[in-house]
Amino acid sequence: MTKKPTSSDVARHAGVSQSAVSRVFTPGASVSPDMAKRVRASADALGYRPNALARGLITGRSRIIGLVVAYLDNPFYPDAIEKLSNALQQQGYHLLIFTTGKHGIDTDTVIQDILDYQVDGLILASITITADLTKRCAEARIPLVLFNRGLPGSGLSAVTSGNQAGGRRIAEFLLAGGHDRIAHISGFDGAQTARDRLRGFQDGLDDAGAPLHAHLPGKFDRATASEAARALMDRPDPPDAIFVANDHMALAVMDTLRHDLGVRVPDEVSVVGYDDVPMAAWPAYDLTTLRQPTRRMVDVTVEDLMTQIETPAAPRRRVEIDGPLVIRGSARIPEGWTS
Amino acid sequence: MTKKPTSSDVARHAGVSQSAVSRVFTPGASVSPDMAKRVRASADALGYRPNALARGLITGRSRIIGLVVAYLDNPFYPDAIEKLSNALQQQGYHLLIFTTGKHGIDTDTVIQDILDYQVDGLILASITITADLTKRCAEARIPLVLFNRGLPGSGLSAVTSGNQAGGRRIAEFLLAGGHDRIAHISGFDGAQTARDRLRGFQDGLDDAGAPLHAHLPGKFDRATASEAARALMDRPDPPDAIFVANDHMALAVMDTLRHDLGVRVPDEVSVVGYDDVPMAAWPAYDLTTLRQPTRRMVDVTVEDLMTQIETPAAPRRRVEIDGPLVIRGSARIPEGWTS
DNA sequence: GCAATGTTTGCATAGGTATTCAAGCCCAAT
DNA sequence: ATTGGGCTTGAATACCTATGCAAACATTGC
Repeated sequence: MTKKPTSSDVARHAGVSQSAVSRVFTPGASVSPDMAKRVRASADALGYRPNALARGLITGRSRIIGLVVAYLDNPFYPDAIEKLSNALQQQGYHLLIFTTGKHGIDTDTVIQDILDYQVDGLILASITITADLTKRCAEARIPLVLFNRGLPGSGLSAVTSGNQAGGRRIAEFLLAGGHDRIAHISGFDGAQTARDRLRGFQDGLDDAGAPLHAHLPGKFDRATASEAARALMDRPDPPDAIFVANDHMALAVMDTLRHDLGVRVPDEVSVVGYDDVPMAAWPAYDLTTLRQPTRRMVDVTVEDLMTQIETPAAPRRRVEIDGPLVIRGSARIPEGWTS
Repeated sequence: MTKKPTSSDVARHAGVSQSAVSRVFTPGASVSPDMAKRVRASADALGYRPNALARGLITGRSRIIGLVVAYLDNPFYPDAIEKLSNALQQQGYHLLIFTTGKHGIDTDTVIQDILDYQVDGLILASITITADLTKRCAEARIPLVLFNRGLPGSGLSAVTSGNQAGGRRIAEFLLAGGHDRIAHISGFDGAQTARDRLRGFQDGLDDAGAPLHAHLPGKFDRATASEAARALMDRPDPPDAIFVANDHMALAVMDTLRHDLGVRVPDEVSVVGYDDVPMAAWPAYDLTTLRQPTRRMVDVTVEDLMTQIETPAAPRRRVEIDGPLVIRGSARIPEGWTS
């Protein structure tokens, strides 16, 4: 017996019909306790387990969720993926992973590949999708959730943190700290997440009548962020505070400031990040940052996916979850702000 | 037309048989150029794509590789996963991810779940498998590769770096640096990888007639490693060098030494890690470490998986790939060792 | 004891594709 | 002109499971 046993094998062994075996392994089907016991005994004896592919083919439910992610450098994503995977496993779903590579090429091709697997849903993280693909997904009636990215006007479900509110909070914090040359190193211009953080930050400054001293793009990338930091400090009027659009870049900026340029943080320049990745709490950085509530973002993502799968007509939701400002030592702390 | 089109739909539209459509989408099948053109035209018109589930059901090849991983905290794994995913996509395979959670519970159950999906292969990373499961996989003739873990005597394919050689190299390096109270913070005792690193390290010391000054387990975990570092420094005769079994822990040890205990690195204590994760190169740590050649480990893993899939009778291989010692600033550098 | 429910079971079929087999075609060689 | 061989093609079947339907059975109430 070298082949995997099938439900018919079990049926023969137990002296019942194949349907009976199927029903025993289908929750909620009608089977007598006696039958269940006999079938399970035979199944165990033969080492039978239902074939998920065949099951998916006939039910139209593969219980697979596709996850598309560009890069895993930014420690925010491994953390999120681990939580996503755990939450989905709890519901009997599993993650099929697709990476687009840094070059950002062919993300459309990749999504095509995913659809071939008849995934029950799709999660896009740190990925921008084309309008064309969006349409195809809608036509295929495949639930789609953007994670940590928004696409306003697309009518897609998206879950993010309160990026605008967060940006504004950081502006208020830096202003309260008495900074008057506040700069920003932003993310990738094509990402709504990055635009929202900048927008909120800008609004916060505007409300206080303070200017944004300087603004350079960081592309969500360590090298570019370091570059930007150097450029900022090279100016005749270097900033006294920098809000960096995510922690991954903020850590690079701190490294560059301290070890490359010999600038003291926070004494000469305050640095604030966004995400609160695990490393932000490490004493070598002790980074003040706005926490993304990953756990809750994940829960909402999974929940939304499940309701979309349950009721395909369910409305798409755009959920923002505000996170707290985590005050540590990388930025001057205003009076009374000891969060 | 709300349902996904099938090969029969395309066949009807093109006025040919379903078999013809199938052949057009099966590489290496016999089709005339004329037929291929007509079918592709119809397929594009209808938006047809082959159903991977149905295809997998009949061919017995799902083109899915299961990946089981315990945790993603250690940045070595996200990096490896990204590379694995890319390499596999190149071959037309994709990763189905399973996380066992930190509690290490039910890794057997999880693997059972995977097998239901008829995966063509299995990669276990940072995971120890029970003998029972090993047998089941062998019976199911499912290719299995241990990544960054070995299981001597199991007859399983495993790819690791040269852990013993690496441990020995580090011993030689520390001895050459004139250290005479050399300690070790090890990984998890159940992991062969950890045992090999210790073994090589011990051998290296023995050969020079030097003692292992102290040895505490770190469980591949930041908290435990910090604990261990504190315990070591608390002794009446604290070490002047610590080899930590991986970078993830080594960074925690450095943090604890510097910020918690006020110990200067490397002036008072040298620290050496293992892996060369991206963060080891960051100036805040500048960690001397033994590099695991991830790229090549991944390539070998994928290659071995492919040959096992191709020829199930292929012998299992135990591959070790030596990596270089990357000399940075966290440990005293002996004369002439500037790598 | 009988009709009327309610529960369990088996039969047959569907779901979308790959592949064997035989039939059909075309062209070259004799 | 005929035979042979090489390509293409279509019909039929298999892969493994879930489920609608009808038959068989057990249960209840009178």
